[in-house]
Amino acid sequence: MTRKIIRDGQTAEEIAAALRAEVIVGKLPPDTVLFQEELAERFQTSRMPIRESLKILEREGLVLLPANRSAVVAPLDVESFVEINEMRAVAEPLALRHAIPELTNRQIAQAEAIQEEAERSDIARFAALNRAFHMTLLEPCARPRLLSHIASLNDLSQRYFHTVAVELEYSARSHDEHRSLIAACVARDRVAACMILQEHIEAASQLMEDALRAKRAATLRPRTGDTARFAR
Amino acid sequence: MTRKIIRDGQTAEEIAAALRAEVIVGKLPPDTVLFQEELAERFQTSRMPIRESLKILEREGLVLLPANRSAVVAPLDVESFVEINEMRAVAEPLALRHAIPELTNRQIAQAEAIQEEAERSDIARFAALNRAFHMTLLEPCARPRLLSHIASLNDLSQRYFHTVAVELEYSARSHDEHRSLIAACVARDRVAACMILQEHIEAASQLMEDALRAKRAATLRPRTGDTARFAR
DNA sequence: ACTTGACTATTTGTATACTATTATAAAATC
DNA sequence: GATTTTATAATAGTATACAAATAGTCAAGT
Repeated sequence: MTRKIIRDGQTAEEIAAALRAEVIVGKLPPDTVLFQEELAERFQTSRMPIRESLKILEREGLVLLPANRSAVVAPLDVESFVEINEMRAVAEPLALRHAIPELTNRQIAQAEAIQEEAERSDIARFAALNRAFHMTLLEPCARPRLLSHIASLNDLSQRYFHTVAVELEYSARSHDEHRSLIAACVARDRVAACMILQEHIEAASQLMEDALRAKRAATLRPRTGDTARFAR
Repeated sequence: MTRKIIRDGQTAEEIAAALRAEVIVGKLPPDTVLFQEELAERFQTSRMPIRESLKILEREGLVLLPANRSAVVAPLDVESFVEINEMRAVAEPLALRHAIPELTNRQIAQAEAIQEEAERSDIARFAALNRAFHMTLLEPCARPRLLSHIASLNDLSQRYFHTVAVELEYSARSHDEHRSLIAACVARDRVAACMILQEHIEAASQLMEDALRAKRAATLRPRTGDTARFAR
């Protein structure tokens, strides 16, 4: 039976989504080289849709696309993490400010449900649920550009969760802050909610930043320059 | 003489830059349909680089790219303008906060020179110089993602200048605010500078918003529904 | 007369073939 | 033996050809 060309709507957007997910959860670690031909075979398509999807991911900051060279998964450096979360810390409160008056009880309940599930999940699921929690509360702001910007930043931020095990302090504190954020939303208290959200992002960012620096210090010390190379 | 294929590095990025400039200054007005083949002929290339450049512009919000249909220049609606400037009003102060300690006297002088030129320019040049002024003061913050985000927002915002003649009130006020911003930079006063910048963006936004609404009201009233169609 | 359906033309999306560029390795020269 | 040059292989970039999808038009039926 000659295989009918299925062409299952494997548009570039879908390929980008698949790759995005893998980069976010660390299945494709930083500095992984992505050959167009390799990906084309994997997704059963030609290199053209692959090129477009790589362009999309480049624009989002998930891969680097040097001219005439293979794409590589973007590195996870501390400076980027700080920058990304500084941007979240101003963008998300802006969205929340406009979202709160539009928030329905239904939507708050949904955020609460997500939060409850997050509290009984492991770190891998927690990262995704954390993102969902934030987006649920912000969506009613009805600002498509702002929302897609925030979603993009959350994707970038999420990558770092999977590199450092910070469950201990991180998630416990995060849970508390999410709960007070929900309370402020229930009360429809804009200024309180925005402040909580901003401080939540800044606090989480600080904790993660410390963990990243500690990890980098730890992986740099143990062996001296030469032998450290073999780690990779 | 058979024309040697020049292939003058007409990379997609360059085509995107050319189209971007035309969209920003209104040479390509909203709702203009962009046929890939037409553009390919104009830029003496194939449709492939064109496709990529359109993707870039779509991501920036300058064109819409509906599936299986021709690209169109993005509309200029008031809601988008408001959203874009809300985002600028939080992103630019963030950049400025980090830029101020790094600002050299040289860079401040450059911003001042740009401002002086802007004050003796017409509206068309003013828009571009306005953008340059902002970017000059923000660049030293050394945050590539944030800067490219802001640059993108400024491009989007700039489009609206060319649709409404608001020179009168707008530019006079803008000049005053730019000058006090420079003064705050000279004094290296972070909080004052950030506040001035934020209020400057918000005030400019409000003025433009009013002008846009007034214009829309004016172009909608004169004739009733049916005959108004012919205007377009 | 208006709606519905098929057919055609136009345009986007994808694949394959071809070109140019870059990196690697081998060879030659200093 | 080290360094520079050159050749070759691998990979990205581009063009052309082909397939799929959409919109517009004309005809037929109600």
